[in-house]
Amino acid sequence: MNNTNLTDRQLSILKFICEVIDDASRPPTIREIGYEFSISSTKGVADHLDALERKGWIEREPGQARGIKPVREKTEKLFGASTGLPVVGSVVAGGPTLARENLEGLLNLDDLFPNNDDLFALRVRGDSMTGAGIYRGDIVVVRQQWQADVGDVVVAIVDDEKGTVKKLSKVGEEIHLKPANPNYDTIVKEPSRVEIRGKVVGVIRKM
Amino acid sequence: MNNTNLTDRQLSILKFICEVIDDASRPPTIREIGYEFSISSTKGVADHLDALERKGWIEREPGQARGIKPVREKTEKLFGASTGLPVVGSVVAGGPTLARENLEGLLNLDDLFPNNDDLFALRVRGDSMTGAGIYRGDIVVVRQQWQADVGDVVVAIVDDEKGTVKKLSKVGEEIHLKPANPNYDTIVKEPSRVEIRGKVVGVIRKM
DNA sequence: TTGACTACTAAACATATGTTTAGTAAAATA
DNA sequence: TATTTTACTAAACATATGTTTAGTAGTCAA
Repeated sequence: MNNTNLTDRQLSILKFICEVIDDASRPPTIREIGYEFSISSTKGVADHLDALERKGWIEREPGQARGIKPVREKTEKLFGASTGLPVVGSVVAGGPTLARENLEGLLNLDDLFPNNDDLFALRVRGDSMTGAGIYRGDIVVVRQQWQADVGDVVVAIVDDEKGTVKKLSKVGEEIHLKPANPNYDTIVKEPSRVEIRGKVVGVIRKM
Repeated sequence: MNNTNLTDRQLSILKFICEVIDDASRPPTIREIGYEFSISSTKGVADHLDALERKGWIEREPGQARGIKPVREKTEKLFGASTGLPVVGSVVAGGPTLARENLEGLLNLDDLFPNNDDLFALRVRGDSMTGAGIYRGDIVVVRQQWQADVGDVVVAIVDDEKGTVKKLSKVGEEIHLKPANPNYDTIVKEPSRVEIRGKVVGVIRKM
């Protein structure tokens, strides 16, 4: 079966609706659904929509053209989000492959790094932070801020040069920007010559 | 000014259309736009849509209800994608903050890890791979596969236990699953007792 | 076996929505 | 200065689209 409280026909129609939205950025009309499934009467389709609504899979705007809105939290678990990776709790033996049903959720950047317009991403150029798990070519996710605490990994500009990613530390009045790689030296500057631009809150690496 | 070839009024309307789509998963009608901007005649709105279409910011389905489709590649650069982080080329001195205009692009998982239904994500439990930049709590992005090459970081199941993330290597007939942390021992097994489940193709860390 | 649910047809209806025609006025452009 | 573009009003029109009414037939649980 299909593991939901929907009939196979209802499930197909729900899937079609979601696909059209992904594809055309707008829901299909009742007649478009009818054409797709060879249902000649609009009432036939409307009955399915009534069922989908009653069972909580879609919402509708009465009287509005294309007034069908799938309930995303539910449909994304079923068909996969247009964006996002399925997160599995653990990989266990025996089971064949990924079953969409027993997932922990869907991974997408919005959930992981909620963007209040103060986040940006930056590709790391050097390898001065390998000891902290940040490698050349990694993308760091940075929250824009102009102060940071000792111990934070920050994006800072030293002497009006390009930005660099280092660990922040202070000794007396001096700012120390510490690499996490013994082959690099700590940058020691007066506060006036260091401009903090943000704090690293995440790392993304493609291998 | 607004840096595009659009008038301020046209830009406002385009933005409204994009917001409605993000919000309601369907575009507004001409009259809904008119109501929002206090334009009493549908022709007034239609003129704006004509301009937006002529200038390449939207596409339309003639005669179709809510037949407005913004050209995503362009509008996302202007307003930001509903999902995605702005990627800056480099952080330079002087410039105040993030300017949406001079961005390298928008980061989202779909672009970074194109999902052909064979990817999944898994949270790393131990710290046996810290030497390879994979820490406890990191999320690894895994491509589902049942073979892997020597040197790949793989997700494997040993003796029907839970999955583990290790580096694959072979010595004669034996499979070696190597940690990247000197405190852990290499797992040595016959091929029949090791089940490879996927190859790690990415790492995501939230700090 | 009765009633509820599924899954439709056919036809008429109501209205939501795009289109067209006929203008006006100001601003931008050639 | 003439012409185009922007930015609308007002009204009529055409049709795309949701809704309702009246039925049919099969399946499934009480």
